[in-house]
Amino acid sequence: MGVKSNLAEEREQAEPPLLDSLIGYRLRRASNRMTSDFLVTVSPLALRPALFAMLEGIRTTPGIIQMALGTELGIQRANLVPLINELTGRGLVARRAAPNDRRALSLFLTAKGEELLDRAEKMVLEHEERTLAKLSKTERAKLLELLSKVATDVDA
Amino acid sequence: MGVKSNLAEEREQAEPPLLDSLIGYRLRRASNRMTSDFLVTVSPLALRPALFAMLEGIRTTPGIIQMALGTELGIQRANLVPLINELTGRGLVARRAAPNDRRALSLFLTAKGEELLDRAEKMVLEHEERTLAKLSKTERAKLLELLSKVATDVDA
DNA sequence: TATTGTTATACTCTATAACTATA
DNA sequence: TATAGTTATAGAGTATAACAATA
Repeated sequence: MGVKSNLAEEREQAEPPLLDSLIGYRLRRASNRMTSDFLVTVSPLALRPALFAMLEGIRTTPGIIQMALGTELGIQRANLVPLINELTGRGLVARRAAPNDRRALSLFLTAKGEELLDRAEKMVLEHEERTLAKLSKTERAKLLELLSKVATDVDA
Repeated sequence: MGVKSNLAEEREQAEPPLLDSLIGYRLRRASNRMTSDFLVTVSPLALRPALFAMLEGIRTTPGIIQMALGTELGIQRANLVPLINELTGRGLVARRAAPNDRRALSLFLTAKGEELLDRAEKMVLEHEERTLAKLSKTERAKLLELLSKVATDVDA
């Protein structure tokens, strides 16, 4: 209970900004920064993050139906439609009727889509390398692991 | 070079999805999930992430001018204007002419703004607790540390 | 009844250019 | 000439409701 100097009082009053301790906030800032760099990096191919993710999802599971792709990527099926239209319109993706369910549409990469995605992947890996230069391999693995624990319910 | 079983071949072909190893992608998914939960949690106060961050920024530095607040939060000054209008229109923030620069406007929380922010902070902390339940204290601290290394240039 | 794809619509945040008034 | 605030506008992603065709 001693007398305090002005400096000590100031130090007591100035609590550390709450924002800096909020993971949600820091997550948003980091994500925005990477998205911004992604857009610039991949702009020569006219691919945005959502389009790139969709191409990757189709490559991983050729013939996947729209509904399943949406679930996999966390994109509502209503929002998926115009994106797929964009990809088919550019000749990167083909829609075919699903064999067992006449409601569903299967998605495939065209040869052109495969080629573009190959080029995109190289750009994206460079983009990650550049934006994550401050992180070691171990730190990157740790970050991926921690991020996967954030998205709890559907993701895993 | 031995003969391979079909299973082994399949295992070789099925590479792990590239998306799962991309920090940018995982960051976006995790951020979206937390933003979504934030919106639901704080909706009783009609605060969105950007508005909450601005109130926090003003609380941390009372009298901060708009330009500085934008830089601090990574929000372009053009986008800041309608957000501040919203806050002043609701009586949460007051704009006053800055003493030394007649171009600049200083920002302060009103009593109503202080009260609302107090309530918002409690909600946000509960929101973080709920969405990050899978992470230990140590893991949360590590995640914050790693995230701060992603936003390189301006942030630090 | 439930599900798949679709359309329409609104909201949140971000980005750029150009203008004004001050500095 | 540079900066602070402002206006206008566009883009990217997300959310909800409702409908037709099919299961």
